[in-house]
Amino acid sequence: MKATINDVAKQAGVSIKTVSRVMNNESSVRQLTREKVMKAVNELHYQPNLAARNLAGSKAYSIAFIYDNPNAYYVIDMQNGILAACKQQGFELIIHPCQAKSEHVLDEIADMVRKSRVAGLVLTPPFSEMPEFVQKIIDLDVDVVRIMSGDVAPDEIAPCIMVNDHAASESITQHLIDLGHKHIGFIGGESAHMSTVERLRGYKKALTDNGIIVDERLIIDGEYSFESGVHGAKQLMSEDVRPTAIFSCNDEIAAGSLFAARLMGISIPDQLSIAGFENSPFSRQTWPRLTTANQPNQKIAEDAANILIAKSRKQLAKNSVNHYTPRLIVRDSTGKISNLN
Amino acid sequence: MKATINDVAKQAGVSIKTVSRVMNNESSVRQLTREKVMKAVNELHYQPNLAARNLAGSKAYSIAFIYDNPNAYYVIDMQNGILAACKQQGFELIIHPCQAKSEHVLDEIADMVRKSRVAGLVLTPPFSEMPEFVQKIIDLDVDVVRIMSGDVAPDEIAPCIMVNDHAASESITQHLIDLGHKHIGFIGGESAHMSTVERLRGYKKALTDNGIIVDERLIIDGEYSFESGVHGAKQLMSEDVRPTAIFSCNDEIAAGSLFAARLMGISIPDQLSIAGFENSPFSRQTWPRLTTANQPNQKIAEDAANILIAKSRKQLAKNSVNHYTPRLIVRDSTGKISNLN
DNA sequence: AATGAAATTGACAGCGCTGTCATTATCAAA
DNA sequence: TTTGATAATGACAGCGCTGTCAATTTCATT
Repeated sequence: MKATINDVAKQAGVSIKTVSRVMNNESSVRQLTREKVMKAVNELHYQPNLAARNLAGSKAYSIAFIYDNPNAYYVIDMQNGILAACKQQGFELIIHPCQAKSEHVLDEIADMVRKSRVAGLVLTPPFSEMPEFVQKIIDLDVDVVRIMSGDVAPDEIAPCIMVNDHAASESITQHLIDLGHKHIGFIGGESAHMSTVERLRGYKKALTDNGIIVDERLIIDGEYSFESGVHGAKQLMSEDVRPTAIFSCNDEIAAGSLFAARLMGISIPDQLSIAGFENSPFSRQTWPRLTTANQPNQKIAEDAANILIAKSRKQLAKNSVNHYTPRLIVRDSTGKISNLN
Repeated sequence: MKATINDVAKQAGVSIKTVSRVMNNESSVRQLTREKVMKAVNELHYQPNLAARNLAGSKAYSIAFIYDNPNAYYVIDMQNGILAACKQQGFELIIHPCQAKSEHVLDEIADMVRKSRVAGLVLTPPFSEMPEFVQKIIDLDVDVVRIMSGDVAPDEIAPCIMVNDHAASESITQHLIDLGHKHIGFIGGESAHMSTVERLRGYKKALTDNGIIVDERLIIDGEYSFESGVHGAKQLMSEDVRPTAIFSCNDEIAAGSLFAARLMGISIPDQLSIAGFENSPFSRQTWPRLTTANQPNQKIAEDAANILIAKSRKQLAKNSVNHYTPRLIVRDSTGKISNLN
């Protein structure tokens, strides 16, 4: 049924080794031979067997995606990005959701690596931001790419993709300030995530640069969830100094803030501006639509996978560092400060 | 570095075949021997290599998930369900998003099956509902489970998981009727999806059973998207006979309907009741929260994977058929008909 | 204690491919 | 035309496991 390398070799009148060379795009195969082989490959619908390649070769053909993230849009975007890179290169994707808090995470990952040879792991926050954890993974003798928040890579132990949340957050806050807001609330995600720290930093920077004093009462610790947005907004709106704008650390929190505002009969954006972060599909599905910052997760993930693939082919000299800065997208949930307040 | 079956055999003082037997839970291994082997396995952190198993054995250890669905929540739920089954049984998940409309789908799937030995495919709509397509896949000599809409399996060519959209839709519509609504709009998803057809059927059944005449002007063709909900609701609310309630074919459409209602200054549920379908996370994240029907996607997917696993172990006599009926969840987007209308 | 059937174990080939190394073909330069 | 270097190809082992089948052990019966 399924054609093997032997069938192709026979049909093309060459040795299996030559077929192998063609399939792996190795040089030193004469053009004529290559064509003969490709003809047979096409006729037989030959597709090299991954298991056999994995077993026989020293190269790997899979990439693992490690995450602990309840955000479906994020996960799907990342998957699709990795998949795009994989498809081009004949790689396979192994998805590995896990609990950052579990004590077994490392064991689980180690088991996975023992079970399937893997070209490398795509590490997302919070894993990517735990230096000792990353080091332990590397000690497992696997390659790794870290996707993390920040403008400068923290160390050289692995290639990084840095997302400049600081700058993006600054531009969101600046946008709010430009609209006339002076009392701007901030609802954070998990403080263990660097993205929260960085976004808070950008928020403070913008305020300070504009001569606005940071009011700690307007800064709420939260987590990256809808519910957290609901609570955060309720809390902020019951402060003595009510903010006229809220910067929510991601779109889900923002949606929650929106929800809470509705409950309290506050109209958006007339009485309160709300901004999110991430540009996930549902920032377009709230009413009003959310002002946010676009984080190109799919591109980032594709990048990450390509780095791993290049590395496994020894085409990567040193640990590269790529940079992304989310861009402000103004929609309807933010507006000029009105005299209703 | 990584322990192989040889290392374990040596350490346990048995042959590799015996180790293999233990790892595969075969009978006819003495208890004492089994313990010796397991001791070595644990000491060496031995994990059988998947590639080698795939290559050597006649069994497969992967399940492929085939889908064409923009709904991130749906996909994640399904993945997690399959993954749960896989984890228990040492299987691996291969995700395969693809375009139902593309002419290459079948080739792509065929290539995937040639490349990785697979225990079977989990087919979701629309693939699962295309009989000729399913047959072609089966002709590829792969096992298949179909997850589809309906109360009776259409044929015997493969095991099915039937989701009774008809009954669920009927109970949603009945709920609306019980609240006093007589003009109930319906916004469908893609009409190529059986779920749309079945939900429409349930809707009509409930109306008819309650002596309400079906008004075709209140039935809008759409697709499973937020935008479609926006358009559909706008259209419905500009009819001569304005509906007092809208049954949207899924939560995204419902969210869109909600959005459109806001734009038009219609308050929910006072002036208009809106119901969704699926109970995706964001039915809880709109304002007001959506009345919907809970579709247990994760359970369904786990089921599907387990069927495939059982089948690949010849533990399944005939093609099984499982049934699920989504259950009504009443939240805040539906209410008694008011005299505002 | 001898017997035979059943339970338990092991030797060995081979899954489909790649890596290594040896062999052969090719071609410019002498 | 011969030579030598280089390009192109092939033979063969072996990756880590399972399937087959044969060898050995066990144990209830005689």
